Amino acid sequence: MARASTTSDVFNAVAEAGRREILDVLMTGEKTVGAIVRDLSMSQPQVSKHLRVLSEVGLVRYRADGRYRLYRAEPVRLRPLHDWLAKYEQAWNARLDRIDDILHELQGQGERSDP
Amino acid sequence: MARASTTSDVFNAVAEAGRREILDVLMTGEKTVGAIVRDLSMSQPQVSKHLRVLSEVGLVRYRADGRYRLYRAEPVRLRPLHDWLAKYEQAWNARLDRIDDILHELQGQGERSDP
DNA sequence: CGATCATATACCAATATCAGCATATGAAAG
DNA sequence: CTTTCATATGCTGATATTGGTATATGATCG
Repeated sequence: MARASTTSDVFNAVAEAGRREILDVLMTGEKTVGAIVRDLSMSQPQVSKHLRVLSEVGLVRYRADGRYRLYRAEPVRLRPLHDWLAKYEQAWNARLDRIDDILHELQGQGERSDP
Repeated sequence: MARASTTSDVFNAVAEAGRREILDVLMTGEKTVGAIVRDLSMSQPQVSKHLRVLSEVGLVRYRADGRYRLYRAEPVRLRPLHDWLAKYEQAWNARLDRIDDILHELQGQGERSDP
């Protein structure tokens, strides 16, 4: 037997650098397939195929707009990865770092509003 | 070309369920190869090969003890994954969830949640 | 309708991966 | 030194994956 199918497995879907790049690009908002092709340096079929894989594990969705397809990332679907990772974060230095992060976030919230 | 080599890439190393299970087992402490074989239901060569992959990306280390090899996890090497993921956590509901987590950790240290 | 643009899919060749089995290495015990 | 235990490695067959090229689908425009 070979490796478990990339489909239906977020871990495998994200294991490919190209697909991670696509997700990164989509974090700036909805993008056309052509826009992704231009942003990264990948062929159009390549991008379409990667989008298919990402779509099958729910990491991206699209809405049709005329002959365009606007893809967007669905970051919440990364949760399985996050959850698995959480066990290990705790093992290295999770507690201190997270409290530190939260403190920054809490006290940074009030400063946000004034320009 | 096929997929980028599993070696030298933490994302790919962790994409395999079997290797994740091995890491999970190793989180309980140092383990012998044979102990891992017994804990999971994998053949000894399989375990050895997975350990090799994990070792090549630094996710495990071992020390020799007689004819045994005691492997241990090196969770800090998961950091690239964590860092990449951090961008997305922020995008979904990081703020609320993490504050919630911290609150539970801070005030509920001896308690448990009632269903 | 026919032409054109945006995207998806089919097919291909090269290669990597996985699991299983057999075997090699290496240490320790008799 | 020979056997035995623990682990690693080599080889193989089946399959999956990737990127490329060509083509199909589908919508818009003239």
